[in-house]
Amino acid sequence: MRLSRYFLPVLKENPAEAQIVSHRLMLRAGMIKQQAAGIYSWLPLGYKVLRRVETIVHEEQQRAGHIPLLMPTLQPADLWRESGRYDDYGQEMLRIRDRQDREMLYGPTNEEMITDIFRSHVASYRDLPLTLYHIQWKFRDELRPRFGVMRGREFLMKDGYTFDVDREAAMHAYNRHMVSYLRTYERMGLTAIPMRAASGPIGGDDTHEFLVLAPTGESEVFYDEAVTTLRLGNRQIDYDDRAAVAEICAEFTRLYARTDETHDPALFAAIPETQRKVGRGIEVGQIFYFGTKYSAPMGATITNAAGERVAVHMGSHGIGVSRLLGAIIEASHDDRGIIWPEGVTPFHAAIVNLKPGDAAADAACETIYGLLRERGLEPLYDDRDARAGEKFATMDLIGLPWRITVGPRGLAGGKVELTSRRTGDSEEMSPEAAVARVAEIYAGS
RNA sequence: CGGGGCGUAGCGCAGUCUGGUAGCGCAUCUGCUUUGGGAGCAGAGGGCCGGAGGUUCGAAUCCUCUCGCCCCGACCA
Repeated sequence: MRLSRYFLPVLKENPAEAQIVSHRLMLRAGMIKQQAAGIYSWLPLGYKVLRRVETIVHEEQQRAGHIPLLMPTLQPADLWRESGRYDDYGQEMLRIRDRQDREMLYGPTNEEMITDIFRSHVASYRDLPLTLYHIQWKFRDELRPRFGVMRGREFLMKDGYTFDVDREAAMHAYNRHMVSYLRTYERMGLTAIPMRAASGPIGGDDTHEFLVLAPTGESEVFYDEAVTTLRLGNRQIDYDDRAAVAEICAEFTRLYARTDETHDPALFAAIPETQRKVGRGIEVGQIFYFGTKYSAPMGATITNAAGERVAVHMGSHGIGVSRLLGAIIEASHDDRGIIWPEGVTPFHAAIVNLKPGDAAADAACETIYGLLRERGLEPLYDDRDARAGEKFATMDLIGLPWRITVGPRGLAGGKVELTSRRTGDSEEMSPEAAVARVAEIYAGS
């Protein structure tokens, strides 16, 4: 993409309404525009990152064997009367009447609807296990939306629903989600720690939240520092191997890590003092096993191997997709702007032409631009007639991890400059070498 | 929902107390100069001061109502 033809409305000054850094940076980098309290338009740059995050979530869900579908945003109230949640959910649920005066709602979640789909089409244990998920916009009419997309009213969420014949099978589904989530967050450059959580209004017997450590997090967290060093890396995972999946979960939940809701001071005190940490975290996902909470009242039953009709065991598992953008920025920025992890960056590299109009600079930029695209990478080429300082400041703000700087001075010696946004380190090399280096960096991700 | 605050040009703000018909910086446009970290000079355009009603000769300014947004708390993915 050539910046001269893109739509990137960056702001030089901080918008007055944004308090926390991710909100400020998303507004300043031209990623979002607020349309009402807690409701945002996603401008091209923000939309691009949102799609990258969404794609990673899709890929990891399907890698774990989960099946995508798409349910509507608007739901009939009657479905929610069956589970009893129409009255329980309270003012957070946005209730709407259509022109026929039918009661509808903008879905805050989809347990009822997925249970309805399941009971309509599945009757036998032979069709289990089954995990269906979708990535869809939700609405929760928060009393006080804040922190930009981290606590909006409208938000994009991946929610997955597991159907199993018994508790043991359902726990495997739970574990499978935990591992797939760990992998999802790692690909986004995040360290998200699973913490035992309280169940909340969705209900559940067993539940973990995934928290990204950040000083601006909404929850207070208590953890053993060693938990922050755990990584899945690129190990092979067989998602059908119950024992192997359970072992990975054990590895990641063995160490103490809890939110203030479930914190146990006695257990915490048993951790060596130097490793005992108290901090704050942003919740970016949650997994629940809730058994027959919805299947029993809604009649989602199957016939088991013994010929008995039993309510199916369910779980629901969510990732806050739009919220993740805020969390990633909270975890990865500096005073000049965002620093995108390679896995989610909107463009793979910046090309900064320091002197548009200079034949050599223009030609070198075009060459680099073409070569990167041939390698399947998306560069953002700043071909504007602007000063160097402004170009650098813009690229720093929008946070592309790699920048190739092209100017007559370097080109006199046949060199361009490759700069890491994260470290600030620069190296001079030929245009071809810079392209090869960038391609190599992304080859793994 | 309790408490606090703010709506004036695209953005950030002053002006409101003490009424007299709107200003600054950035951005935008034009010209010249400049050109490796958000340039300089000169000029130009852009606002029924969130909305409605009221008081007044006269309202951004005072009064009433209303809408929107932000912050702290409670609540929440």
